[in-house]
Amino acid sequence: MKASSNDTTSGALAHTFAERLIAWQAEHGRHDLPWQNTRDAYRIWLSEIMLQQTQVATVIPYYGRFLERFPDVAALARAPQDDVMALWSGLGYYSRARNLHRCAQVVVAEHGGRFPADPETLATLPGIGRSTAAAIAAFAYDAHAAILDGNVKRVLARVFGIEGFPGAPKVEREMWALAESLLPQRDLPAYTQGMMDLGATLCGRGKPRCGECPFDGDCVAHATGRERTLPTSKPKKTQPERYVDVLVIRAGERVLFERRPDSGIWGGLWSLPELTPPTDARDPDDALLRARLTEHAAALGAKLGAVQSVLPLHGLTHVFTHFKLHLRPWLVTLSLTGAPTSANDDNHAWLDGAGVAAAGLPSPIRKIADALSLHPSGTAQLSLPT
DNA sequence: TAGTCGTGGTG
DNA sequence: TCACCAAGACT
Repeated sequence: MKASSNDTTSGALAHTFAERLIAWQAEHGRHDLPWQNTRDAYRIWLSEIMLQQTQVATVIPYYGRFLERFPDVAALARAPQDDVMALWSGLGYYSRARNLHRCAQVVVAEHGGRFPADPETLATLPGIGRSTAAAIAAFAYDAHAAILDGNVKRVLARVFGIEGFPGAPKVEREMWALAESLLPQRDLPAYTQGMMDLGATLCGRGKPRCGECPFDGDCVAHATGRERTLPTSKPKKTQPERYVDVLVIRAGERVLFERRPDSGIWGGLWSLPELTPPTDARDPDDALLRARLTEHAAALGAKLGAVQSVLPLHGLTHVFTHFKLHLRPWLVTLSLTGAPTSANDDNHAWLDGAGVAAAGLPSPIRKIADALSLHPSGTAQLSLPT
């Protein structure tokens, strides 16, 4: 499959592509990231999962904390899911953490604690797709397998002048075929790292530094002035907005948290109780809304006391990839009739400041919790404006 | 196949 | 301020 309108140029370039990329990587690529300079498939796997749709600078501190707590696949496999989720808290895409945990258990139970060496078997494991499997196999075992992540798609689209949104199945198939045709026979780790490095540094989304690029003279995008328009961007749609009322039910120094179901947004994380079904009322003084809030809070806090007051707190908006979420928190104060307790069922927990710090919370919920200034002991203060 | 799933950086 | 998107996988 020819990618360029100029077959002669494309063919000559394809012939030397890998060799030039490997030479460039040795001289100008990255060699000191925390997950480099190891052949330990566990460490490589962990980094590849964390790096899915996540930038290097974001991953680095999480990676260090994770390895310290779970130094090998057996330690991860026997850990409680809550511990894994807590260490992943803030990193996003939480199904990655659940799949990571499951994958560790499968590797221990069905592969003797050792990650398989061939990409086809790796890709059957939870959370490992075709590209991640190739990366693990190449870095840990020198496998002859192609990756196709955002970096590679950008480099291929520009260098070979490939038109069309790379997320479209037709374009993606074309890119997989091209990526595999370009593979060298040796130096797979350096080649694979080179594709990532080139896409992440010189050939970044914003301002590509074409003057320093090893393919400067052959790049279709550069030759035709299309560095800025390739790869073709995703067709855009108007994103829906959702409004959610959440309850900050407070008993002394503790606040009630609720575990979210495994599937759906923030799956498996601890969050604040939501008013369900969502209301259409936008007016904080809406009588029916107030009544529903009070009723919901009373049911959840019944063992501790009666609802004393319900006050609106400062709302916040969180933007996801596919919708915009408006969070409206309500502070519910209980007049204590029962003894203060941390007694939990599986899906509810009364947490103080220390409990909140240790729990796996989504970022916007953590913002709300932090603004409450809860303390393990002593006087609780409210700093979140109304 | 098209939606779903987080958070933070960047121009 | 806002659109765009990053070492993608799953359903």
